[in-house]
Amino acid sequence: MPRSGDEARQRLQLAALDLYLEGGYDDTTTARIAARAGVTERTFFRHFPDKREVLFDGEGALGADLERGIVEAPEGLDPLTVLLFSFRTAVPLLVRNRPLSERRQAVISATPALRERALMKEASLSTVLAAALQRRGVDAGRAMLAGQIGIAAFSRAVLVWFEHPEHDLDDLLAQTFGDLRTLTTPSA
Amino acid sequence: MPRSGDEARQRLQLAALDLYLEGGYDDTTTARIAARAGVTERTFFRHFPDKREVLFDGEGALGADLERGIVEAPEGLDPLTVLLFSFRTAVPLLVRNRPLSERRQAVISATPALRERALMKEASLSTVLAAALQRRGVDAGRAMLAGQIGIAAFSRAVLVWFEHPEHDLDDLLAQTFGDLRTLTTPSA
DNA sequence: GTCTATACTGAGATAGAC
DNA sequence: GTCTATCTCAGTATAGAC
Repeated sequence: MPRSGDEARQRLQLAALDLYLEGGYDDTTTARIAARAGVTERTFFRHFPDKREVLFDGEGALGADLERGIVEAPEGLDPLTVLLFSFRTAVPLLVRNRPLSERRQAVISATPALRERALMKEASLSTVLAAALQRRGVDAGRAMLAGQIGIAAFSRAVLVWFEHPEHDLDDLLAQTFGDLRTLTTPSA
Repeated sequence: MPRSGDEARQRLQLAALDLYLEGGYDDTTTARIAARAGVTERTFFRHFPDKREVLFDGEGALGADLERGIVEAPEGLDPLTVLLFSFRTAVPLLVRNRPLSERRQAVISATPALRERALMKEASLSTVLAAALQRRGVDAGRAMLAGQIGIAAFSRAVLVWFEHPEHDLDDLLAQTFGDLRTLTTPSA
C-alpha cells in the first residue's frame, strides 16, 4: 500500500461512497470504510474529521471557480446577474463532475445527517459569494442576502438537472434566476 | 423533583442552555445536563433524540403561526409579499420569546454542530412555507424558491434585531424584504 | 434502567520519503 | 538525519438496543 497519502485519501472517499450506496450511511461503519481502503480506522480520521466529511471534498474548487467568475463579471450588472454570470462559468466543471456528483447526491438525499452537512456547505459557499460581491461594492447585508438567494436558485437548477438529464444546465440556471425576478415583482 | 414529564423536559432544556453557555457545547456532557435537571441520562434521551435537539423545540409553534399567516394573507399579493405579511403576524411571538432566543442564538453561533441543525430547521420551515404558497396557487418550483428566499430575508432581519435591540423588528423585515427587490434591479 | 456498539480522540511507536 | 503518513493501543461520550 502506497504511503503517499493522497492515494489513501482517494481510496477512502471512493470506498465510503460505494459503501454508503450499498448499505446505507448509518449502517456503514468507519472501520469497514477503512478496511476496504486498506488502511486502519485511525487513518480515516486523520484524513477526514468525521464520517460525513469524506463525501464533501471537491467543494473548494467550486467556490474558487465561482469567486473568480464574480471578479471577472462585466461592470454595471446587478448583484444577481453577476451571480448568474459566475454560475455559468462553473458549468463545465459541474458537467465534468456530474457522474460522481449524482451518486453523491443520491446518498445525501437519503440521509438526514448528510443533508445537514450539505446545507452547511451551501451556507459557506454563500458567504464566499457575498464576500466577492462586497468587493464589487455591494454592501455587506445585501451581499449576504444575494449570496443566499443565488445559491438557492443555483441548487434548485442543479437538482432539476439531476432529475432531468435531457435539460441543459445553462437553460435551467436562466430559468431559476428568472423565477427570482418574477417572485420579487408584484402580482406574479 | 416533579415527575410530570413536561417539567423535567423544561428543566432539561434550561439546564442544557445554561451549561452550553457556561462551558461550551462540546465540553458539556449529556450526563451533566441530566444531573443538573435532576433526572438520569436515559431520561434526557427519552425527551430529546440527541444532544442538539434539546435547543430546538419551540420551532413548531413558529411554523404553525407562519402557515396561518399565509392562509390569511389578502388575495392578489405576489408570493414574497404574502410571506412578509405572514412574518409580520409572528412578530409578537418572537418578541415574547426574545430573551430565551437570544441566549440560544449565542450558543448556536458559537457551535458549528448547532449551526448545522439550525440550517436544517430553516430548511424545514421553508418547505412549510412553500407548501402553504402552493395552496394559494403558486407552482411548486417557485413556491420552494420563494420559501427559501423569504426565510433568508426573515433570518437576516432577526439577526440584525438581536444585534441592534433599538430597532423595530417590523421595520427590519420591511428593509430586508425591500433589499430582495433592489437586488434584482441593476446597479444596486 | 442496563448494556453495548460505534464514532471519535490522544499519545506514542513505526516505517517509508526526502 | 528530518518529516510525515500510518499504525497500535487505550480511552470517552453518544445513542440505540435490550
